[in-house]
Amino acid sequence: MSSFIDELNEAQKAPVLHKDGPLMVIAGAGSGKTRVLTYRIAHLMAQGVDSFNILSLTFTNKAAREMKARISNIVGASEAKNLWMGTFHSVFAKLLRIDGNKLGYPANFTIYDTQDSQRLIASIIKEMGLDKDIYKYKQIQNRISSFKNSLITVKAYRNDPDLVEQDAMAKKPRTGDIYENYVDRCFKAGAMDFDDLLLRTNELLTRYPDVLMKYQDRFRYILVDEYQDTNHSQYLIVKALADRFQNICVVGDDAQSIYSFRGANISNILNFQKDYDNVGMYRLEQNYRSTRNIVNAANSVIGKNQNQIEKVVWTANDDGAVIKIHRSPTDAEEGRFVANSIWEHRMQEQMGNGEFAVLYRTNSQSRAIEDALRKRDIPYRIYGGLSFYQRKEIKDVLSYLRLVINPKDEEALKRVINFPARGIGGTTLDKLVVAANHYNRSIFEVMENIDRIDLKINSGTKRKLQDFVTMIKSFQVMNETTDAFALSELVTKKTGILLEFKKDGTPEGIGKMENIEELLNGIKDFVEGQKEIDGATGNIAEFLEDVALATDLDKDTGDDDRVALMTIHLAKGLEFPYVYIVGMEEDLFPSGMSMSTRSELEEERRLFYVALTRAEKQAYLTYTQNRYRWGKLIDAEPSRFLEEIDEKYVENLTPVDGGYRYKSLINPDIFGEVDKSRLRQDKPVRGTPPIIGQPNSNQLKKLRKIRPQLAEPVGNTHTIDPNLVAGSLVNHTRFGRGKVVKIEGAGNDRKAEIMFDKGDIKKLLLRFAKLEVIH
DNA sequence: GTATCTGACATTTTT
DNA sequence: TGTCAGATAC
Repeated sequence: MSSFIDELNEAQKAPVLHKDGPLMVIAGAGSGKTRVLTYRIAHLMAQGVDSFNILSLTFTNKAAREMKARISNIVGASEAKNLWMGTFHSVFAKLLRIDGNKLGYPANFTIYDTQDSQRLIASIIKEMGLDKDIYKYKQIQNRISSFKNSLITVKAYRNDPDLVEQDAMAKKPRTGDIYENYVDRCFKAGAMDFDDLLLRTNELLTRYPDVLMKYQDRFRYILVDEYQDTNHSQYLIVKALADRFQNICVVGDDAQSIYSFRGANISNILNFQKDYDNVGMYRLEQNYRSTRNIVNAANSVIGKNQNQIEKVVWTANDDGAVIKIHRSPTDAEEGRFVANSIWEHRMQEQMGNGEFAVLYRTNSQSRAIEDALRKRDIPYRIYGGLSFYQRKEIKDVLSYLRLVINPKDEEALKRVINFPARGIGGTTLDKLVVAANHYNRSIFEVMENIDRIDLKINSGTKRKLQDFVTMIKSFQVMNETTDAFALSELVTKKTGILLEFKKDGTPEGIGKMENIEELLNGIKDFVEGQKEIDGATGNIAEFLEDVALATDLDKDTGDDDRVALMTIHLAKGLEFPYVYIVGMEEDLFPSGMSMSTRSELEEERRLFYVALTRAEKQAYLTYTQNRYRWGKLIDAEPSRFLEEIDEKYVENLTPVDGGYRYKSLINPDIFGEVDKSRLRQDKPVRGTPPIIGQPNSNQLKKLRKIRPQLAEPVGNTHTIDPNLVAGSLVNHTRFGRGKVVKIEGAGNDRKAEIMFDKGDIKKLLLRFAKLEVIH
């Protein structure tokens, strides 16, 4: 029974065995916190706690599924059946489907994604006759979202002179009105946005003490993962639910707090001890994931932050390889370096594609990497970005399905009422929206009663509207008796969507048709999967909920062996033997949007810390001299973070004298693959790539200022001293004196492994290394 | 009401 | 560079 406990080290055991009362686990990167959470739940159950009384909030639904599977293995599937596990959003969406009716929401409420919210806000701004150049819908959506995450309702907003003043100063005095309209319209559409799932839960628990009691009594043990990334709304929910029994276990790492932009409040974790009495404090500091070089390098970086809980992450693992830094002329070449390097590791070490990850700061960087991997025939998978479910054709199909479940869903209706074209244009829709607002009803209800309202719509159009209503209603009838797959198949045929793309005939049209087929396949898989879950029916409502809240990571458990491409944010909690962190450049990482204050910069640094600590065996950091951004080739400067790593733990594959700051004067592309056609040009022409390997005019200017003697380009290579052999004593301009351990490679690839007197062992390419043999 | 064109905007990260 | 909403023409 207790055998699984023995798999833990002493530090891990303590929080697992801590039974009642509040506890906090500060868990350094790679210290096995998922294990602790999993075993703690298993242990609670082994001690007789009913799984029905345990709530576990995780960062992704995938993590929840995996933990549940592990727990099932330990204590038995039937025992673990009643565990409530998932992300905040999915758990409380489920709760709101049960009790949201008290707030006036139907059980089948729609979940609006960000795009739906933005579209609705855009149309509200238009309806209100406001200037769209001042009231930018994305900005407004962002602001409303942050209000909601701080539990600032419309009323609270209006009562807060500071907030009102802020918007007035920003020349957006009508922000409050937009907010009010937005909330109103969502409610009328029977829809909640992502933030509502938390806000309404708070509202429910505050306004209905009996509901609060019910869930307090049910969730006697609460566990929260990634507590450092909870926002105020989430914090209050947890606090309310845990208030009665105080059996709350939070796990987190302040050094990995990277979501402040969506309201995450690092003080939640810093203040936990103030919020509860007799808090059990535990620290997990031993890293099991990464080599010592990686752990130490990451420590040296995070040490630059001022705000942090004191802890020492250490490892008993081997030193491993040093972190490698590589510079490329452009982002395309950066991609090529990554692809080549993956290819080489794969060959030399018999690694699978799944052991590699490429991490970047912004989604737009994935393109160059993709291109390079594709050329090398390396299979990859992109996570995040424009997800499958956000593609136009997919959202259109989903919108029909959403309408079947909730015909009041305004955004879904607006998307598909005239797609495929059926003669219901903008003018008609405008009239319907006006009428809906006037009668305080949904658009669909107005359409149902179109005969009884005088809207100055001609009879032909009325007929079309009624046909549409009839069609949706027929789907609803079907839905009573069929599963999600059968219904979806019917919908794609009857609405003419499939036909629309088929007759289109263009490659894009065919692609879209294939995507819809993929969606149908996905739905089929989903239905099969649901059949194995107790109480699930596999109907379309379940599918839509799954889709609305699924992370990209949640989808199909990476069955095949592919290189993973994702943002660093998405990579949190994951690990890979080989990690490439690309785009290590100022303005990109750290992001140009987050360099103005120290706290912003510290968050970027934590992000870098997260990125580095994903690597188990080897990390590569790459940067470029020029990068395509906004369709233009721009100068790039190496990221300050490169210099923040203690140089003991790095090796520069493309060394430059004097650090990373100054651009190379020699051809940096030691891995070959130079685009020769570009080398021919004499000087950079506007709009064309600069000469590879030589500083462009801006860089030259900079160099002249700083180091005049380097202003003129020098030759690519220099002759290698024939006396340089294994055993020679050498002097290096930067690293000082050392002894050659061995020589390897031939020609341009000839390298020397040198043990320097300072204690470092470095491998240097002889054609670049400025070495002097000491006789 | 529909099809095509044009100019603005975008790239910080996500449930 | 690519997408999208709004304007214009049919």
